[in-house]
Amino acid sequence: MGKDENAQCNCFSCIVKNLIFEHMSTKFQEEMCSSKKELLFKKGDVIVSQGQPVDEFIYLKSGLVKLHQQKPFHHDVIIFIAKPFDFITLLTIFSETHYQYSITALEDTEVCKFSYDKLREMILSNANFAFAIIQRMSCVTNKIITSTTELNRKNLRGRIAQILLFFSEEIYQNPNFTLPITRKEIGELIGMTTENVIRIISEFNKDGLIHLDGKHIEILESNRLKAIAEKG
Amino acid sequence: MGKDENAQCNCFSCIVKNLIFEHMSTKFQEEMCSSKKELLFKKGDVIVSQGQPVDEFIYLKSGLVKLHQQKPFHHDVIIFIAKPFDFITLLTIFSETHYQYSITALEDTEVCKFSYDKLREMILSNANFAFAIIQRMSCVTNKIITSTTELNRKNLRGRIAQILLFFSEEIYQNPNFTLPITRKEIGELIGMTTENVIRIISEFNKDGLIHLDGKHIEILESNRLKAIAEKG
DNA sequence: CGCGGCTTTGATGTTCATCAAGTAAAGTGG
DNA sequence: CCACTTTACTTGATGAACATCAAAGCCGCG
Repeated sequence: MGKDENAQCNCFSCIVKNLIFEHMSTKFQEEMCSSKKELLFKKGDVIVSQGQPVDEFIYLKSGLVKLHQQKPFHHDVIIFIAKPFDFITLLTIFSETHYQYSITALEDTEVCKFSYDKLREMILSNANFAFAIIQRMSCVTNKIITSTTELNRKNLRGRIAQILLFFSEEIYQNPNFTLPITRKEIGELIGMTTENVIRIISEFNKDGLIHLDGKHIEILESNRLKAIAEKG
Repeated sequence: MGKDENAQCNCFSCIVKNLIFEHMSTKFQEEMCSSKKELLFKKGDVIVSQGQPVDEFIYLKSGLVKLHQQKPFHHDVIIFIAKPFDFITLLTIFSETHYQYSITALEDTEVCKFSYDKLREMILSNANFAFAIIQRMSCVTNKIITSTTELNRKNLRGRIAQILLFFSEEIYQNPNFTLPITRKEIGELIGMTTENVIRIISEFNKDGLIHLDGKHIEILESNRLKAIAEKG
């Protein structure tokens, strides 16, 4: 194919953006690259399904995904939204045999995969890598835990304010953005009904905090929004 | 003092109970033991304070503690309850410079401490240890995340049922136990007001699901309680 | 003995979910 | 490309779940 070298090159430039690999030897990076599989998913595609065995380590190269969980008698819950350079299976790969959640693409998404055995081997043969994984896990889980405990103490207005700021600041770094999820999914993410999501968002629109046009949102008064998120 | 050898001996017998150290060399175990500090805390003592710098790895040898967080404008939230052999600082030691929560003893408690630098050194020099830490972190964080997402979808009766089963099954392994926390703290743990905690617990008592006597609780009908926790 | 925190119960009010019904948008098959 | 179906969005009315407020008894502790 002649494309192999090219792929490796792409992989290198992708990987170097990622802190974990910053201090790894090039030999080590090549070893990782050569054992990886690259896959494309369209918006809406299911990347992993709840209940399936966990046997791969997955890295999000581009796009946006949601981790979500379904339970009998209950509607879906979105655990969190992952963005490029997140290791989206880090939550379970070391502790569970089967996925307790599904991962679904919210936008067109590229991922890289390694086998669990390969990952384990790399950890056991490279303590720096192991330490980097530990730090990465700690960050991810910490973020999930603090954000969910914070959401739970807020009232509905505070939650909506929080989630709008999240998309604006953490995902798009722009006060102007297009929501990648439906109103229903916002409800699943912050624990409220679709109707109330809609009600409160359009309330914010009327109050001049945001400008609303379908899925497009512009944050006009981020300070007032932050105050609502804080006090909520 | 002549007690040093004794202490090391205790430490060994304590440590071997812990899966992490199962496959470590005795030399390695001795190295860890010799650098540890052992401390005692009385019920109610604060073991670490929110806002303080994170510089130690703490292991819970005996007793029971709560990890809890306070925020301006909001009441306390209990993040989780740790039991013996838990690594109670694992949540933040690798990702934060300062504690985002406090740890307080719920019963008389013994802990062991290492410096962060020592821990880091041990990880970098022993890949098996690193891997064990990774697995341990994964288990702890997974448990916290799944239990909080599950609690959040339940109604108040479901939450109370859940928490009673938690103490009975996970903490005391006995249908007969004495609550280590106040009604107010139960509210902080499962996100509801003290008054409603009381109301629902005594409702369960009247309905014959449990037998209640102050802080002493006996679970009479665990199956019905489980059904309430499930469907809640 | 008296003070403060814990517990309990009842009354009231607010927030939020549920239900209902209708419009807009987006995908589907002929 | 148009009828058709489905899914998303929106608004209002109602009721249930839960928080808040108030008052009083209990218990441990200085």
